[in-house]
Amino acid sequence: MTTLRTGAVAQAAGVNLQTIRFYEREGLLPAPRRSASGYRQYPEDTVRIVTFIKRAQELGFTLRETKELLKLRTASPKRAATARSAAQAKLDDIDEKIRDLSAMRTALAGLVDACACSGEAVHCPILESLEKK
Amino acid sequence: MTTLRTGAVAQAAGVNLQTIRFYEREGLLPAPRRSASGYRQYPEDTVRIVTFIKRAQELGFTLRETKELLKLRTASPKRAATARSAAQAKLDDIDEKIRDLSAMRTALAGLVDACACSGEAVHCPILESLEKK
DNA sequence: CTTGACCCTGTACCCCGCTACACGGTCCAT
DNA sequence: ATGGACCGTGTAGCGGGGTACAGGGTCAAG
Repeated sequence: MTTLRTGAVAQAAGVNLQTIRFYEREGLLPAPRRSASGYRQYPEDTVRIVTFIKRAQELGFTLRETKELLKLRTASPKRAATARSAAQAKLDDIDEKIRDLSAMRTALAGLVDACACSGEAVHCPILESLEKK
Repeated sequence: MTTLRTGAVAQAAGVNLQTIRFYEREGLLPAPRRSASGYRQYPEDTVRIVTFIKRAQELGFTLRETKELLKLRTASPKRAATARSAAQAKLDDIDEKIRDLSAMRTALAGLVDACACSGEAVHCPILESLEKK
């Protein structure tokens, strides 16, 4: 089974080498096995974890939240109930984000049209889109 | 026309008073008129702008990006073409976020099911969901 | 005419998420 | 056996997004 060293993981995921170590310190990446000389030996799918982290962040999840998401992945059957409800909570978060983004999308599309036609957007649909919490 | 002072805006929007001044410094809120004694006099819809900013952040937009979004709102007809293409770019951003979130949603829902049934999630659907960039 | 709740400016500080040293070891190609 | 590309462990610094004083003015209510 092939392993990757820190630099290879970083490069493959498009992040800084230091970021990998940072994620390890923060508990987002499990501490990998080490070679005799102390080099980290990562399994290949570590790259996917790292890219996942980056994407989650772009979607407005904090590192702490992302860590939760990653924990769900390896939840043991024993803790299934806990994992399930945590996953459900995240699902609700995600749904809310999707709803908000959709509203924003609609508003923005409307704005594009308004600009094209009347040339004068009186009330701002962008603001209106996110009105109610 | 009623105006609001800094504290009222902050309270209504559920943010710190200092945050309002911070947004003004950063150009997210226009500098409002002042009373004779120097108090800021905000139009009522400032509250909506502030809540918009907070929501946009939760969706993974930076303050800089949010500022762009807000600028679209007041783009003059003269700059319609520019505004349109900026809006289009933001639309594309939003679409990508929605796609990513949807993928994540599906994965997470699958995980919830997997936990419920087999009790053993072998490959991680969460990671798989965000595989390709 | 004072007390308390509010506002002003300025500056300093804080947490998050990295990113960059400094200083040293490993490994391998020449 | 040495140079250079890589890795390791510290620890320090930085940009984003606020938050918290300090020191002082404003303005009703009592």
